[in-house]
This record gives sequence, C-alpha cells and structure tokens, in this order.
Amino acid sequence: MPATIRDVAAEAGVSVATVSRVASGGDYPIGAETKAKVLAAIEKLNYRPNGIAKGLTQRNSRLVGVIAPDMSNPYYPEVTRGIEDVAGAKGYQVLSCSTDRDPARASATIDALLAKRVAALAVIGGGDEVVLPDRDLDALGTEVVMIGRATRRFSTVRVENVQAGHEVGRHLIALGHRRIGYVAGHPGSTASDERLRGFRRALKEAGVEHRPEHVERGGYTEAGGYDATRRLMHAAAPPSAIFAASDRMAIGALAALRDMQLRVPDDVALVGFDDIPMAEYLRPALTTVSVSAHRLGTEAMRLLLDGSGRPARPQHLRVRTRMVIRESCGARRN
Amino acid sequence: MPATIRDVAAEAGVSVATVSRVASGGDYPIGAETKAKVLAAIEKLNYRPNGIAKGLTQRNSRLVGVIAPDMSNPYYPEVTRGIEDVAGAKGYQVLSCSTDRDPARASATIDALLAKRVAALAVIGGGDEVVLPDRDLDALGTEVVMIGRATRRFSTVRVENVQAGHEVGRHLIALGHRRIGYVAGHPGSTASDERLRGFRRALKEAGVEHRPEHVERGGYTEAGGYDATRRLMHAAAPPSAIFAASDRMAIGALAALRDMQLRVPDDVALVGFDDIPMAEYLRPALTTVSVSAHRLGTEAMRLLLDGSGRPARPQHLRVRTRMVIRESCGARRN
DNA sequence: CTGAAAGCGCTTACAG
DNA sequence: CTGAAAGCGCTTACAG
Repeated sequence: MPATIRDVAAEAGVSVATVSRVASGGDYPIGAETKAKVLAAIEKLNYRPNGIAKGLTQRNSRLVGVIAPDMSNPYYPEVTRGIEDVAGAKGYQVLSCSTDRDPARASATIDALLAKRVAALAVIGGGDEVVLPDRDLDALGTEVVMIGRATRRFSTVRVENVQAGHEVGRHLIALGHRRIGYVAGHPGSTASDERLRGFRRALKEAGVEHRPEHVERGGYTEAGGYDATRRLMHAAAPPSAIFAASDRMAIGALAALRDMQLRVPDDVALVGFDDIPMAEYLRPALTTVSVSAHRLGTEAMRLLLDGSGRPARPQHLRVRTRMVIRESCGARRN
Repeated sequence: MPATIRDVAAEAGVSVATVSRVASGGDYPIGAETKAKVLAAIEKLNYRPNGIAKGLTQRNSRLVGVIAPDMSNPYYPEVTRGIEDVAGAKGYQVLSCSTDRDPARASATIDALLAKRVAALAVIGGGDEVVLPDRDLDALGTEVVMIGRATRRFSTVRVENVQAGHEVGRHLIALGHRRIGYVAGHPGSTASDERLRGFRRALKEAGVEHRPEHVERGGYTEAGGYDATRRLMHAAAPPSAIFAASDRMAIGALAALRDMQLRVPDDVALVGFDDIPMAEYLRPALTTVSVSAHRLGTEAMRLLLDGSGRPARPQHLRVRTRMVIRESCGARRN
C-alpha cells in the first residue's frame, strides 16, 4: 500500500495539516526547517497524495468524461486527444467510453460517469443514443458539451458541415458535373445530413435538381462506401461524380469504381470528407474536406474549463473546414 | 449539487447506513417497508452514490489507467477499446493518456495516474519513454501490464512478431523474391525490430543474405513509408519486394511505387502489417498480417482483473497473428 | 508558523 | 432488521 499523509506526518514528526500544506505546494507560510523535514519524509516514503481523497475534500474530481460511439473509429480518439490536451494542461484527466450506439450501454455509461462526479462531460457524435437525465443542470453536477450534435440545452461545438457540403457542390458543378451521387453516413448522422443539405443547396442554386436515387447510405465504412457506390453506378442515369461523407467511404468508392473498370477522375470524379492522413497517399490522391477533429476537442474543453463557474448560458461554436483539392475530383487535369 | 446519502436518509427518515445498504443493492436483510421508503427517496432525489467517496472507503478506485504514445494513432485506441470492454464489464472505467513519446510528459502522466490510485495500469507501446518508479510493486499500489514491450518486472502481452516476420519472409521467398526491402517503424520500436528479426531468419534459412541497405525507416506513417520506399528503390540493386512494418507505411509505399511508374505486384510485390480495415479496399488489395489490437487489450485486462489478488509472478502472453494473402504480394496472379 | 478538529460522502464492523 | 460510530485520506477554517 502506498504511504498516506499520516505516515508522512509520523515520519516527519509534524501534524497531517502541515504535511498537507507542504505537499500541496501553495504559498502557505511554513517554517524552513519544518518544510525540510516534511520534504525528506515525503521523499523517503515516496508519498504521493491520494487524488481520490483530495477530490472528495475539494469537491472536484478533476476528471472529465468523454463519451463517443466507438473509440476504434479514428475520428473519436482524435477529438478525445484534443480534449485530453487542454484538460491535461489544467490538471484534469479524461475518462473515455464507447457506447457502440447502443442506448442501454450509453445510459449505463452516463450513470457511471456521473457517479464518478466528472467535472465536465463531452458527448461526441451526432447519434441520438446518448440521453442525459432530464434534470436541471445543477442537479447533474457537471458541465456538459456536445460535439457534433445540435441542442439548446448544453453548449455545442460543431463542424461547418452545411457550408462544407455547399462548397463541394459548387466545386463539382463548376467542373461541369450535373449528376452527382452522395454517399451518406450512418442513419441519423447529423454530420451526413448537414453535408447533404449544403450540397443540395449548391445544386439548387445552379438550377440542377438532385434525384433521390443519387443518395445511398454507406455507414461511414469502406465496405459501406463500396456497396453504395455500386448501387449509385447502377442507377438509370449513373452519376459522373460522387461525394462521399467520409474518406473511409471514399476509399470504398475508389475500390468499387476500379473494380467496375471506371477511371477516377476521368470517368467519375470523387470527393471525400475528413482529410485523413492517408488521403494524400491514395492514387489518385483524394480531394476532400479537411476538418480538425483535434480542434473540436480543444474548443470544447476550453468552453468547459475556461469559465470561472458555469457560463450564464450555453455557448455554440462552429469549427470551419477547408476543402483540399487533389487529383480525384479532376480539377487538376493536365 | 447532486443529492448525498444524508439527503436521502433525511427524506426517507432512516439512517445513512440503511440507505447505503439498499443503494448498494447487496443481499443485506432490509425490511420491505423500509426498503420501499428508501427507494422512493432515492428516486425522488435522483440519488446516485458518489463513486469517489465509495472508492475511498472501499479502497478501490475502480479506475484503470492506460498510457500510450498517441491516441490519435488508431492502433492505440483499438487496444484501449479492448481494455475498456473487459474493464467496463467488471465495473471499472478507463483513464487514458498520451505521452507523445516524451519522457517528461510520460512521467507526469504516470504520476497523475498513480495519484488517482488506478487499480490497474496498462502501458501500450514498445517505446522506452515510460519509466515506472523504481519501487517494489506493492508500493506502487497498482497492478501493471505492458502491452507490446518486453520486461520481466511486470506482466506482458505481446504480438508474435518474430513468427509473423518469419512467415512473411518465407512467403516472399517462395514467390521467388531474393532482394526484399524492409520498411521499419519508429526508432526503438520493439515490434518493428522483432518483425525484422523473424524476416531475416527466413532469409537466412533460405540461404539469402539481407543487405543493410535494404532496410529503411518509415516511422509508421504514410509519409515515412513513401520516402523509405523511394530510398529503397534507388539502391544499387533495388528490391523486387517490400515488407512494410505497418499498413499505413505500406500505403505510402504503394503511392511511391505508383509515382515511380512501378506496378504492384508485377514490378514490386508489397506486404503490410496490421490489416487495417481499408487494407482490403486498396487496389491492389493489400497482403498483410492481421493482428487483433482489440484482443491485446482484452487479454491484458483479463490478466489484471481476473486474479483474486496479485498473481504470484508476472505472466507473459503472446497473441498470434494471421497472414492475409490478397493481391499486392503477387501470390494471386492469374 | 503549527496543530486539533470538523468535514467531504460513503461503508462496515459492532451493538442492540 | 436498524442505527450510532469509526474510518477511508485528504483539506481547511479556526485557535493559538
């Protein structure tokens, strides 16, 4: 068992109050000699204050909870990494959990996190499996921020999806495309819906109608993107360009088009979303939309941990995206 | 502020001991009527026992710490996900941290984790930036497991890297290759070193010597794989096959070969490692070695949490790999 | 400058 | 079956 404050006090021949004061290192006045004795005892016993007990007395667990659909999908750990970076700098640590989009699991997780009295709680993802207890914020005992999901009740940090979708639409239209397929994400995904909305607005502005059969679900996986693309290309009037709501689905699309003997971008142009590290290393290199998942995390934590006390009202932030033109869209034909 | 046990006791008109007993739901005998009153009060006040306080009295934080180089590299979250799955099932939660391979950051993280009195600590990754305090295990106050790193002091869970490297070597040799380049990972990476060792053993057994200029560092990234491959192909006697220590580097290699007008597998055969989801969707589909990162995590946690008390001595587990033959190695030529 | 004491929110022998 | 009390390992007014 690790040494306790009492062990150190006994070793140094002082009271626990004194040990507490030197161990926590504030500017409380301590006699030089006393301090030396205590420090020596701390060193000797390798004393490390019990953070759990500290959290209890200070009524601050210094824990931030992160809840995401699935930490094995790279987007979520990257957001979490952003959270960790600012939380860590302020002496907080992150407790992260996956829900697998299962409401029962999500609710058990929320319970566990709330039981641990997390000082802040970040919910990542646009799904609706996570339901916070319907109590006023004060009774929850924690600050909440939603990343990528719309709500009035809590602060939110979101991607400029509509605008990004609009930009992709305009780009493809400018390249002469009129029939453009959309590979959507997970059912109920806010991000996918918003990207589609912006994309359609661009089409509408250009006076081109978007047919329902030009939208297929890909579920954010390579396999889903592959299948969706095949379905798209088997439509009565197959698209000349495809916009996939994620790079992973775009990779599936690339494979599907290759397998159908279709060249990218010559026969079909392709645009992804996320700008994952390997997007640049695909051949053709993938045109995509860059969004900093890490930044979503840092912004979210700043919202929660910056305030001295709870902010008067929920704040809502949007993080901008940047379209990255590479080869797969055909803009760089030469 | 959330309700405390005292609030519930007052509401129900019973002692806190009674509330504790019904709230924790054991089989301690409680009068039916009393129980009903307490349950009603819990419900009314939305009482949720404070897990921090509980941890303190029970001397078990029910927290497991996970420390990895960088949670934004997908391998680590996947291992962590495995840890989370078995930990969660036993009522534990995971506290995860990234070290960025920085010793100072690593040591601060260890301190913080130990201060939180994590019941178990998993260190992922073969780097050497993480140094546990040099005290006997008991003084550490936590169980430790290393994932992917060799040590006698703690339990370990590791991948059968040597054997996997050997298998890849044999496969490539059987396909007629004699000059095979190796794209190594991060400097000091045990995994990369072991894979190379097994690979070289296969070459040696076949009587072919492996030249030093046929090994290049790729640092586990696409960009590193790209550059390493270019260097490899500019050797005096360029290899006819390349074995990359990770799929991400293999993707970089694929791009480099394409950019050099070299066809895969016709001009150069390629094998990766990891079997990431998109390996199957590359064209040519990537031959690689499948290793379940998730499984590494579950095995590690089982080692820690299964035992009633500390195991007599550290245990050492190896997780098997499976070679997945696809197109990039040329075995499926037709 | 130092310490005794109360308290954070629980659990758990011990009595009754 | 129920409760008063001690204790988990700290912090922090309050006295001196």
